[in-house]
Amino acid sequence: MVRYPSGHKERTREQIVSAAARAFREEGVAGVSVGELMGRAGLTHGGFYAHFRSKDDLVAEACRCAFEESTARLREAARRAPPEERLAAFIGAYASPAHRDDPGGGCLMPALSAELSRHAPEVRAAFTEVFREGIAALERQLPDEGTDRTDRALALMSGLAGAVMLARAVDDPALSDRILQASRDVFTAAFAEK
Amino acid sequence: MVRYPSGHKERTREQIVSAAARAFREEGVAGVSVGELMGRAGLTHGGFYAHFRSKDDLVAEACRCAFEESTARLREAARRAPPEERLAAFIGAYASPAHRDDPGGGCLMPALSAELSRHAPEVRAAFTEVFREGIAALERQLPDEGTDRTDRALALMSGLAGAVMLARAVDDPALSDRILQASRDVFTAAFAEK
DNA sequence: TCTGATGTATGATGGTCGTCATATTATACG
DNA sequence: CGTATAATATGACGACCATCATACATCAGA
Repeated sequence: MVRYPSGHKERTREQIVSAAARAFREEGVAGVSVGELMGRAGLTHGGFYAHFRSKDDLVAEACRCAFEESTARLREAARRAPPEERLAAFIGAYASPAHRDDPGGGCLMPALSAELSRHAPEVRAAFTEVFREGIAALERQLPDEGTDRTDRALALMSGLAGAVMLARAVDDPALSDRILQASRDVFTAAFAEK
Repeated sequence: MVRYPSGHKERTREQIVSAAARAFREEGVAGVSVGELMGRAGLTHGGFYAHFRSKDDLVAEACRCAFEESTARLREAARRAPPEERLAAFIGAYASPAHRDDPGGGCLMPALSAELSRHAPEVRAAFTEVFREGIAALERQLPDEGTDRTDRALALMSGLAGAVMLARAVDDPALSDRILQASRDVFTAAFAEK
């Protein structure tokens, strides 16, 4: 029955999703066409609809993929630090020039969430899903304290995503660096030193 | 020399900019065509290039307009509070459901900065200009304290912009409200109570 | 009222987009 | 080696886009 090596199509699909996850974060969803996407995956535009029902269908899938990829990277950075300093290491890696300069491999929130808020329900549902997952993971790193941990995770995530987004938007490298440095300092002091 | 009532063209131009400032924040720059923009201002698409050199030219202008409009609104909210509570009032108005639900009349940072980071230098320069202005205004509201005031303003701005952006992106109204509430609480405690 | 300049509309151009119907290749089995 | 089928490519459709050349309408001054 299986004329092609089993999983050929599945692997191709994953390549498209992976290419899309990077391209969307780099150029925005509206900034990348289906044809360009298929080209990045080494294919032509026509076969796209054998893999996805629509572009939005791919966007939802790419959200999940982008989250997994970037989370793995940030988790790795945190793991290299001793347990007491893991949260500070995460903050340092997130609000870093390296993260700012690599939107294609970074967190999807500063890159795409503004655009995703105007997308189809299906896409927003996928984003919400990975957002919850990210908050839950961040929560586990926060120290026990008086105020609610979920609340602190939500505020910290907002601060970090905003910092990277604004650091990417401004034109002046010195100002951009300062946004990141100020956010690292202030949020580390506020959330990681208790 | 002046055959039309003086300032006719100028007033039309301002109407286009004002309509664009709102439309861009609502639908994204890529989400609104020149034709639709002119329609919103009560004109047809053709005359556009008598007013602007390009769409990007309008985007830069719309950034400035959006900043002025939204700043005036937020400043008004802060002014209604006694001097000691003005910063808390600003934070409360910024990270509010009302602001989240009115992107067209709100701050351009959560709505557009991610997209603007991928735009022409001219546009990013305009954004950087108004960003600096906003930081300077916020700085003046911050209490004197040990750590640098500019740093605190940059971090607070990041946190607020990120909170509104994420609150707009998630699908679940309860989660969205909680992002805002958590950010209000945490950032007010961290920045306004010293 | 006529005129000439000024502001706006009409219409077209070349390009790109998402989507789909159909043709073509590449593979595994008989 | 031939054949049926799975995976991809070709090509086209209608819609929309930014931009521009040109035609029209409007109004101040004579």
